[in-house]
Amino acid sequence: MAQQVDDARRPPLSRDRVLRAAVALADDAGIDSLSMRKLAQELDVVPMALYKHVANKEQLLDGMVDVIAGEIDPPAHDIEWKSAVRQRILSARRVLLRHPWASRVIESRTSPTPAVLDYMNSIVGMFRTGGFSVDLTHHAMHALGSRIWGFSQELFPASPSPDPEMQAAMLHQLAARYPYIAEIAAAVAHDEESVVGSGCDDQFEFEFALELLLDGFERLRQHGWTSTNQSCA
Amino acid sequence: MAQQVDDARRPPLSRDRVLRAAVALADDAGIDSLSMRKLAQELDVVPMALYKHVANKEQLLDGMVDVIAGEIDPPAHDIEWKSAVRQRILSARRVLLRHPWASRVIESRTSPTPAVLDYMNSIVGMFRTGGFSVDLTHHAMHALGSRIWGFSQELFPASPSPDPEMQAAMLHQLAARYPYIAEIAAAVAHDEESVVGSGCDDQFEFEFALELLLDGFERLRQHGWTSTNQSCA
DNA sequence: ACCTGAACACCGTTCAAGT
DNA sequence: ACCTGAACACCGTTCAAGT
Repeated sequence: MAQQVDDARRPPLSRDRVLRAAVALADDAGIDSLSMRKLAQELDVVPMALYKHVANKEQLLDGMVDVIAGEIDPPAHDIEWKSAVRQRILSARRVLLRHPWASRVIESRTSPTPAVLDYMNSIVGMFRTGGFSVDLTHHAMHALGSRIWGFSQELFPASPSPDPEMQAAMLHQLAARYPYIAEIAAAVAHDEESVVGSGCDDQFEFEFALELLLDGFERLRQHGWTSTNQSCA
Repeated sequence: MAQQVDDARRPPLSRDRVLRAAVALADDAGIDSLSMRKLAQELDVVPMALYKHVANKEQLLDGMVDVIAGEIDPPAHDIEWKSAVRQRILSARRVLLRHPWASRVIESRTSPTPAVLDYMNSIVGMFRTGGFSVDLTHHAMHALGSRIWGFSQELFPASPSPDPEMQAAMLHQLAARYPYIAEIAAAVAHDEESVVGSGCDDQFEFEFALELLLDGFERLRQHGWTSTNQSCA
């Protein structure tokens, strides 16, 4: 009966409302806090009510990825393939930076949803109209992998550097066992003194690898590369 | 008292035995079936007994990655950097194919463990002794990303193709909305008719991208590339 | 001092009972 | 026919009671 009062003043539940609430919850509280029960609570609804609009949690996550994919800028026309691909992927990256949980969820999907296919189809199209063979396009897409979505697997993200003293001490200890890693860590630490603000580096690394791959694709295209002259067994 | 009889005929629990049992359980039953409770049961022990050797589940997973990292072939000496890196990474890939759960677990780690650092240190060392600057080595490692561990993010793994009829029907439906994707799917389906067995393709894609990146690194090294001439803000 | 059973605070999802 | 509360079968981990 109190339920009826609530019903009156809240919009009826719909798949779209469920998905948007899920995205908002993941944005605010993190993906680990996204449970069917908490989402239901957020929507002022009994948990089982969600199952009317979403078959199970997996399908909820599928839907969330679809929402995210819809936020990527539409493809640009009348520019050469490399700019078009780069622009689109960097747009995807901006979307993912707004939704930090999305990369992990995308990774865990097992089958693509419509908006995902739309996005991938448009990128494949850019290669094809740019003069790439079906074959080379196929391998290029695989080589890009998750980079298509604007993220690369950042393994063991840079430790949040504590005070400089601590940092120097750790570096010294590191150098004893892992001299080569320490060498890089030292160079990075030095760079950070001159460059203000973080987050810039990740972007640089992303674009570095992206450009390396795009340049590689272009070179193969120019040389008329095909996979048929490669052995496979 | 029955407990004492068990104690007599089973080796005492140790961190190493816990980790090996966890790896075996993940290999056999999948990572989703690996719970502290099931692992304890497998070891014929009460769940809380595990917490003597491992602080929590995260540390258990860290330890499992360490075990895996130890299975990678030791680095080769006296060969040029590219062969050395390629050989080591392809060895890591063979390890990961033996432990299909490992890539997902590696991705989820937030801080590296000793065996992980050893492995990364040795690869960094290969670049450095191969004539790469600290700077370029750093960016190359980032560009490789999870490829260092022998896997690439395979988004939406190839659907297990049902009977050929079904396949043709799906392809036709796909072509209507996603023509470019359908074009690739058709080419791949055609290839699979001639090439027997699957799994070969994934290996090909992996090596294709790896070689593209290694070639790209070499080119930058030869041209004396540095990041200082790049803008970053 | 050590070990461990019961308990806590959660999950996703099923299902039967209520309207 | 629809909706939903209680229940089921799990989690990882805490903690106090027992030896």
